[in-house]
Amino acid sequence: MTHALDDNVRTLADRVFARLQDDIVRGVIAPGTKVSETDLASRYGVSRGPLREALRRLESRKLLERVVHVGTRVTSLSFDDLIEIYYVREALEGMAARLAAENMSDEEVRGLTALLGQHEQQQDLREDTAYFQREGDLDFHYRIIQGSHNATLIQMLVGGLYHLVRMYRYQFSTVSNRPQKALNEHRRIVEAIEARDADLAELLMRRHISRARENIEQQAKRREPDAV
Amino acid sequence: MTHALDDNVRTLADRVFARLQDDIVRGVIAPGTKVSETDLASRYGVSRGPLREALRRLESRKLLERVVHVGTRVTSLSFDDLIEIYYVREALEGMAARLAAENMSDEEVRGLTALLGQHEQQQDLREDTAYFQREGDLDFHYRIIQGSHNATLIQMLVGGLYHLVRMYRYQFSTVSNRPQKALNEHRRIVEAIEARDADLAELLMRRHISRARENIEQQAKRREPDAV
DNA sequence: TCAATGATTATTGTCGACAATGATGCCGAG
DNA sequence: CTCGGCATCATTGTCGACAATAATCATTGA
Repeated sequence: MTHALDDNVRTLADRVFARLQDDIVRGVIAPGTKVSETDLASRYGVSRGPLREALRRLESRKLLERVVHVGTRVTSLSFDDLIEIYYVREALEGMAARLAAENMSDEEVRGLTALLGQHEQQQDLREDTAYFQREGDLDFHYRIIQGSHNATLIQMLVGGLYHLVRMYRYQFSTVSNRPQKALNEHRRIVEAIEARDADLAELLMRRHISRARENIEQQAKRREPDAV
Repeated sequence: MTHALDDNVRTLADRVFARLQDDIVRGVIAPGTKVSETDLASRYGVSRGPLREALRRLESRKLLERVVHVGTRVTSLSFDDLIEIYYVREALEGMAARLAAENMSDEEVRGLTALLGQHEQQQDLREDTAYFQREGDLDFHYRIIQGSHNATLIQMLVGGLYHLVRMYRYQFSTVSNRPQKALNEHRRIVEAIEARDADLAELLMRRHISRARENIEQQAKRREPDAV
């Protein structure tokens, strides 16, 4: 949503950072892949200098794992990692919902309501479409995070965790198996924000994410009933 | 607490990163200072290559601000920034306390209790020592964060936010004006963790941090009564 | 005297080459 | 046939130099 045509503005390191991040998140470069600096450099048409700076930044975002003198490989999220992330999301997005209820402008609230209306229509039309739950769900959460008006919080979620969540979704082609329930929960969260009920907004958001986590845990258990 | 004698192990970029971060956090390089790459390179005895990688990492940790083709300067935290951070701390450390109550081993809990006992003794002996509240308080919180056993959460707090908080404390030589109250709150949090009461532990930790934030806000208001 | 414009200069961005480290595969001994 | 040591190789880490950009300062005109 950012790097549209400003590709000629920023520095080379910034551009290769953005492109590489996108390729990693979308799975163009498979998780676990060992990436060579020289390969990437020629692939993106830059020298190794800017590339290494980009790698360092992706590393601090946990999208890459580096071992000195050995190499860099694309992060491969385990189930445990994802569960950890969901606990953090629960805390941060709960706070985001609280702050959104307090700080969102009336216009922002209207926009949020409109977005939800779109989702409900799409939901009616095509019951189990993957694309809705893949990006639409994130759009909803993204809106509320922005509504917190807390730059630090936004940075941590949008700049940090969400790339990992998206990467995971691409990796396992994950689609929610409870879209209708999730949408209902979205609706109630919006209602709480509209009512400027910060406590309730936080509570509902935390429940929402907590249930998503439990859902993931159960799916994992179902797939591997003999797991430790 | 980490980089003790491993200075000869890791790479140059890693070392200059650690040293630079320390110098920034401790205020050796004053906030707002514009830093020159060539100066820093000669100062730390490295080339500009590794130095730039370190700068990029410090930048993503919000300790440096970079403007392309212009330069890099040390982050200068505003009051608003600090308040934002405290909201995030409230969310994350509340979750950390919850998880600590669930996941800490009995031995870890004993260690936490012992640490609190030390603090109470120090508190009795020298009522208003700055050093206690500066590092002792962070040690306490640090312990609980570790007790969450959630690597993502630990990374975000210890690897991210805490450097900013420490930097702010050095910047304004901040000392809590409510050490006794804070210590009592610490005591009650530990009791909740000992009782494995996750709900209560989270509630008390959130209150604790929330009160610290309110305290900061009131101090700011007292200093600048005409502020907007 | 002040403001605008141009040249100068210092700083950042980028690159290619060299050094150092770890991995790979070969060879020989047991 | 297997295992261990050694040499070769590829890859990463580091460096110095060159190019590009923006800030600074001087100069000139009003």
